[in-house]
Amino acid sequence: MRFSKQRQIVLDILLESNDHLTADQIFQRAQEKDTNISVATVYRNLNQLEGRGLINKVNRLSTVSLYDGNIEPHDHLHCRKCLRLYDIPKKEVPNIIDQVAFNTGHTIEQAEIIFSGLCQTCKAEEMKS
Amino acid sequence: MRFSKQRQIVLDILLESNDHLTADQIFQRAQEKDTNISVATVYRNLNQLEGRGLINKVNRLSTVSLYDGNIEPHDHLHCRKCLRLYDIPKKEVPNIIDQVAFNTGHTIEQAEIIFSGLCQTCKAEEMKS
DNA sequence: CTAAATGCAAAAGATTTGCTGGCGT
DNA sequence: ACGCCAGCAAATCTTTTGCATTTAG
Repeated sequence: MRFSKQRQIVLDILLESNDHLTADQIFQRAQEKDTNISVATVYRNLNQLEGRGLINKVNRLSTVSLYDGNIEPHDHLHCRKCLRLYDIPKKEVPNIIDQVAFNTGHTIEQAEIIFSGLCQTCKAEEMKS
Repeated sequence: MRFSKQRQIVLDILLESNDHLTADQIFQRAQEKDTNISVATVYRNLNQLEGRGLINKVNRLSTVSLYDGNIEPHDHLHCRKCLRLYDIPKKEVPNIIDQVAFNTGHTIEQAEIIFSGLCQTCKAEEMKS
């Protein structure tokens, strides 16, 4: 992986900051350091850096929202092979809210969990080969 | 809440389906049932229905992605008052992966958790008033 | 009857892509 | 020199909004 001046700047901004930044915020900060950088470069670098595990992206599920008629509280499993999203009823998931609230000092009202891995079906197929 | 033909169709589509649907998929299915429905109506109805708790929206954090230089695995707390996103180190969070894998039969490799509630700071302010 | 909902088209916001030229190794 | 990377602008995709008209209760 090549480290251009721009890529380095994007990475530095993220490493220096303790916050979570939007691409646009990163773009603005980068402009202050380098008069000539484009949004496209910022996005391309963010994708590259994330792909190599150098940075983290929150909200990675997809760019579109998904809607669900199931309003019973539940979590999700995102299968990395078939990419399907499965519902996981809350009763299958140990409740960790009190423990985390105690450990962190925040007031926690809800937890929304996205599991990832292989669904039953894809796991079975993987076995065959 | 008024129940127009279009709103009913949008809701029915979600209730009939066991899947998670994108707004566009819902729009397409709705078109098959009602020649005259617009994307705008679909979106407006999805927002209304979600606001009243009749349907569920996944990926609710925001429409933009957030990037984070912290690649140590961690979860997040989204404060409903100041809207800030806090990192929660994994060591504060009980590991539930094995339990959920056992309960569901899926292979689970990772869990990404978004807690919501009140952060320490906002909680303290709430106390004063 | 009247507030709320619709359709349409345009706007807005986020992200990606094509192309051409430049830079890192 | 070669291929990766940048800049720019246009394109794409998702979602929202303004406005005039229709409709549910």
